[in-house]
Parts: sequence; structure tokens; C-alpha cells
Amino acid sequence: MTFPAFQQEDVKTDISQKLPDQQFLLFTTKEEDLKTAETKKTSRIHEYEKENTRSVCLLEQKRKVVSSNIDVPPARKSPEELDMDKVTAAMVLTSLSTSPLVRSPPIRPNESLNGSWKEGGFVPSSTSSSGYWSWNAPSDQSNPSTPSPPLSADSFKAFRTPSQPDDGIDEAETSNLLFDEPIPRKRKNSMKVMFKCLWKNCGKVLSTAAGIQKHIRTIHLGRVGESDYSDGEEDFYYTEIRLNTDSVADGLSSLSPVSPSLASPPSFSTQDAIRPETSCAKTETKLMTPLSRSAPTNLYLVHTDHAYQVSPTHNRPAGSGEQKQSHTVLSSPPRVAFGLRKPRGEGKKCRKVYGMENRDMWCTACRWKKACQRFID
DNA sequence: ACTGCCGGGGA
DNA sequence: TCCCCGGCAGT
Repeated sequence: MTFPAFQQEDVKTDISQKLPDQQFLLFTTKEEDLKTAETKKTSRIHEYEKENTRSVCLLEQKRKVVSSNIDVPPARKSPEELDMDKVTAAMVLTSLSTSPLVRSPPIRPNESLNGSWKEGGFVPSSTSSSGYWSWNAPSDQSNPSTPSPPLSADSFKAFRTPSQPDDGIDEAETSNLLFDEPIPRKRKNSMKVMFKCLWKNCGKVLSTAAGIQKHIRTIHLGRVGESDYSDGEEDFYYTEIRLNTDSVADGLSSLSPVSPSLASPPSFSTQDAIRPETSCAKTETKLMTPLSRSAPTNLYLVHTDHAYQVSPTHNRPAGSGEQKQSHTVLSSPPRVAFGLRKPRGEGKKCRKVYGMENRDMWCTACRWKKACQRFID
């Protein structure tokens, strides 16, 4: 019987994303279960990305392959393992039935079409000891050196080894959701309101507004001790989504980040925001020091629109004396942490407008190599 | 390489 | 205070 095996495996995989490690340990009995789940998830994510670029025609082919694989017998297990897995599955299913997140968001459909989003693919950080799960880090973490083979029906077949009977079902269904095709096997179709964190490369989805606010405060704003404090502005950074409880992926695809700059409300200039983003993501999985946690550059950039400035220097007037501090006070990532240097102005300045030959037409500041006062950004 | 501009220093 | 410029960082 294949289906139970699929369920328990799949569930365990999802659980590994949704619960802190300590809790997850309650549900699993073996360390290799953790590893297997992680590995599978990673490769599945990889596969999903590829899949999105595929045509509907290919999907049809794939579904055939998948359906033929559903009957493949599951990996052989000893009777004890099976019993243990049954117990595990029962516990997990019971737990999930009360959990807001039934399925993890395996992919955001447009992600593969956009480089900057792709950079922050979903990778479960189940190895984190911080107690949070998150999607972060580049998606090709699974195998950076070897690109995935071009996808064909054959490659799908190869991908679905008998030890992974779950992937076929899971993926076929996700494909249906992504491409808005009728779903053969319907689960209950209740809608659920979730809240998605819109901080770039985060995408955390929680069931309550309070939860997402707390997430933003603790993870992105670094307000650890003041969990109940709210300045009322977090709602700029999460969005309400409605989704089928049988697939979070569907919900996420419905709010697909058409353009990263549009989708992420704190619309930082992307160049400035992307790099710090990775460091921000890292802080979730690493030991959080006050410095590393509190000052992704995007926070610095945000503060012009919102009061999210966390940097201790945020009350200073723009200008004097900040640059050197970022070098001397901070030891590790020298500048990325605090975007202390004022973002370079986009517009043309006197130098560009008048040229070097008309230097006398420049504003005083430009002549003195100071911040232009005539063409202020 | 070009550009914007911070930080420092001379007059 | 005015003015200049070395040097850093973004494009």
C-alpha cells in the first residue's frame, strides 16, 4: 500500500519546516528521517522551479508518468519501522489537523522567472537552533555546481525513484494548482486567511496577524524583549492572503510577486536591498547578536518612509561622521550591516549636468565635492 | 572609468 | 568658514 507511506513522508517533510527542531524531534524517531526529509525537500524545490518553466503539454506527460508511479511499491521497511512510522504519522496528522498551515509553500510561481527572487529560494532551515523556521538562502543550495538536467518526461521518470513515491502525487497536484487546472482528487476546499511576511526573501506565513507582527518584530526588527510592543506599522510588511487549506502554494501563487520591487512593500532600491537580505536571512539561522540582527541595510533604507530605523545612528542628520564608524565599530561584514553611507543619489548632479568644463556653474556643494544641493534626490 | 560625496585638512 | 581634495563606494 503506497498511500500511507506517502502521507507520512510528506507530512514529516512539511513538519520539518513548520516547527522548531525541538518540536520536530517529538514527531520523528530517527535522525535520518530529518536528513531524508531535508534532502527531499531541497530536491523537490529544485524540481519545482524547473517545472514552472514547462509547458502545459509537458505537464500532461508528467501526470501520466506520475500516475504510473503511484503504484510503485514504497521503500522496504522493517515491521518495527513501519509501526513506528504509523505512530509518527498519526501524531503528525493529529498535530496538523489543528495547525494553520497544512501545506508549506513549495514555490512562488514567478520565482523562476525572476532572478532576484530566485536568489532567495525556499530552503527550510530545519538545522536552525533558533527555534524559527524560515525559507532563505539561495535555492540552488542543493547543488550549486551541477545544473539540473533539462526536463523531459524521462527526467521525471528518473526523478521519481521508488523511494520517493510521494513526490509524484505531491507535485502533480501542485502543478494543477499552479496552472489552474482541475484537480482530480479534491480535498476539502475551505478558504483560510493567512498572513504572509513581505520582507524580501522571507515569505513566512502565519495564521494570525498577531503572529506575523510578532514574527516581523522579532525576526526582522530584532525586538526580542518587547514582544507585545507595536508601533502600528508592521502591517506595511505583511499581507493577508486567502488560500485553500489544502495548498498554501496556491495561496502564495495568488499573490505572486509580479515584480519583486512591487511585491516587497518596503520598496528598497533593489541593489541596496538584495545583498543585505542575505545577511538578514543568515541572522535567522545563526546566533543572533544585537549588531547582526538589528541592522540590515534595508532597515536603514526603510526609515525614510517608516519609522523602522534600527540603526543607532538613525537620528543623525544625513551626513557627517557615519562612514568611518561602520568600519571601526563593526567588525564583521564591514559595511553591509549598517547602510550608513547615504544611498547614492540617482539623479544627475551638477557635475553631470554641466560637465567638468562648466565647473563654475556647479552648486557650491558640488564644487566642494559635497552632496549636491541643487539637484537633491 | 565615471560619478557622488564623506571626511579631513589647509587657508 | 570657505574651499579643496583624497579616497571610498556605487554605477
